Amino acid sequence: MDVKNRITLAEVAVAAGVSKMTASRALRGAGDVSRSNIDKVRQAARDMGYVGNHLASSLSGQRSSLIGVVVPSMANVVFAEVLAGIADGIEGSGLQPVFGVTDYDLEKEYEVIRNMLSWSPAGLIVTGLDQSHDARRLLENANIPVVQVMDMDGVPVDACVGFSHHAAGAAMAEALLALGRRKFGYVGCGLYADFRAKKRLEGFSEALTRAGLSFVITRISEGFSTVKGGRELTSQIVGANPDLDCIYYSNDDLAAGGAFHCISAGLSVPDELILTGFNGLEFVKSLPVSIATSLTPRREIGQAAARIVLDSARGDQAEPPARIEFQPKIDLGV
Amino acid sequence: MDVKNRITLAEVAVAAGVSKMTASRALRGAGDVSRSNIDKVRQAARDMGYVGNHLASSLSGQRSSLIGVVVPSMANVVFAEVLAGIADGIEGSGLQPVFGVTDYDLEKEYEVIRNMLSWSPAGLIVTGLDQSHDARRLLENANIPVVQVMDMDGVPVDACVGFSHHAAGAAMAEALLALGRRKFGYVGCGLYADFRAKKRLEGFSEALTRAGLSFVITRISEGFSTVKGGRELTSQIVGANPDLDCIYYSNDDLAAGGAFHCISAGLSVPDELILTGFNGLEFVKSLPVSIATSLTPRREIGQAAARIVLDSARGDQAEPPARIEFQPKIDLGV
DNA sequence: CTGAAAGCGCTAACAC
DNA sequence: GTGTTAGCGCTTTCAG
Repeated sequence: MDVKNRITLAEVAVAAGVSKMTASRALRGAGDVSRSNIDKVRQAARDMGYVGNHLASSLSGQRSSLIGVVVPSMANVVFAEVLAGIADGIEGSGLQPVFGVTDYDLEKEYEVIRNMLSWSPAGLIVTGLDQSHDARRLLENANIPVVQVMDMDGVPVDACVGFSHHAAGAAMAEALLALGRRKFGYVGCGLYADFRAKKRLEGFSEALTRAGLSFVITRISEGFSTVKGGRELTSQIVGANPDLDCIYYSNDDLAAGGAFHCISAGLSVPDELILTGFNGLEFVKSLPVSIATSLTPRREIGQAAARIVLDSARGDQAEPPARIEFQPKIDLGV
Repeated sequence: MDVKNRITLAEVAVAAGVSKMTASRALRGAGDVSRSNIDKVRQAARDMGYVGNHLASSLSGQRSSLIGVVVPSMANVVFAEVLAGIADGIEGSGLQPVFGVTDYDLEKEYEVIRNMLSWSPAGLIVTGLDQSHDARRLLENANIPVVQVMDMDGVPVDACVGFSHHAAGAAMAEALLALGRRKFGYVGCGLYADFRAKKRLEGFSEALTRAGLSFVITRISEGFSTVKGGRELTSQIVGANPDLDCIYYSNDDLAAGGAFHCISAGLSVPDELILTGFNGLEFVKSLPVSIATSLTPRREIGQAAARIVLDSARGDQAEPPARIEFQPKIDLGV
């Protein structure tokens, strides 16, 4: 069953005593084929272990059943969960997801998108709204459904599924202000490339400004977001600013690191110090101290995006681009 | 730049004033083409925004530059990291990863593999050694490099990259016995489908037997492995068996849940009770109490697997199947 | 070094 | 209902 010398449709057709076309139709359930021929063909295919060749059918049919997915990182559960949602969403549709990782690099992102396009995918799901100019042009001209996910702050190329990071940051700030917190610290990382974390920070920061406040200290590390990094940075800023009463982290991993520091250092969380992450990862609810977070529906976003691709692949007429906005739920952890 | 009416090689060739063939060779850097023609073609391609059609080239060239990856779950960082490693490993090779999720379901796995095969991928990377009989036959007859990853306990179809879960379980048991622990509990989940967790448990259990011991209690939950589940199960078994001095968990997530329970319950870890996970996820080193774990090189395994596929795609002669065994490092967390 | 012919395996479009 | 004829866009031959 090599790429070469593997069973082809023609062979199945011969075995079933029909033409290639009838075999093709029988196998796909397309057009009208007599009951008896359908059975004969299917039986022959099964007996011979026929596998079919998506390459050929896609090329011939002018559309492939590949769906391209572009994410910044695979090592981050958040995007893995989006992929999981996409896998859910296309289940049973016959679509296959191809993925590309950009490492938060706009050049790489361009290349990845270009590469995906060369497979004539049925659709593309891309993380975020902030691509390079060239990449965006690629998407605009692709003439296939493009769904940008995980962000709503900006202008999508086509469809869009996600939530506003800016609003999420602001909402969290307001919730914390309402709890009476006044001395805020910020711990983040890699903002140079993570546009969404940057938007959250801006939203949060602006809300503070509106309340006549600002961050007492902000500490942004290079490199990836890790629990370890969160722990270290927290130790540093708490050491330097013992009067902080709230820390906003760019995500839950960092915040968990903060929680671990506080537990070890004997700081009372959330009484003295509220720790605030982002995403609502699974482990958050089980931490020994409660931290605040914004619950984001990663899996649902993946599912919705996949469904949009499926729908527009079916429907021939161009509907207005879908726009599905989720509302992250604030969980103060109390 | 639709699937239809998008620039084709023929058009680029015309624009460059050469034949399709010369254009093809120039673009791929294959065969000998004059310097001037190379430049002309490349320039034309760039100007026209030529993207190429992998479907056509793969079909024609009898080999695609797709690489299939089959994982049990995307929601588990472990497999996401394997994917990340694969993405690393194929970087710059022009290969594109297609993934399929099996949800630990053998039927689904069969379907996913079948589906992948229909893309004539350059190779297949499959999680684990324990496929269904039919799936295994599919792999054996595929005549492409097949790399099974994350397990070495069993007979691979072809190449194999991973480590022995059985040995890892046994090694951990011995290390814990050497620390003087005698009353062991086990907390796991979903063993019905997670062959690798089962192998670890067996290895651990046999080592206990050799020492004349056995688990005081084992508690296996249905469903997925979560921090929350680990916390609850730990609470239960510690409540029922206050004299336990060590708990073996099927992975770090559950163990972290156990750690959180102990912190909240005021149990001294690791003095009174050693908690032992598996994988060495990033957060483990930052927990407020130290837990033991086995460090597994997920990313490296993905990279190695990708490289094997790349190598056998290049080399025409069939080398003996690669077999790369890693040795999980025990980290007692002290 | 370059090009023309002949497919890769399948399906759309049209016959019958 | 079924078969025939043409390709899909590229690369592999093989001839210059």
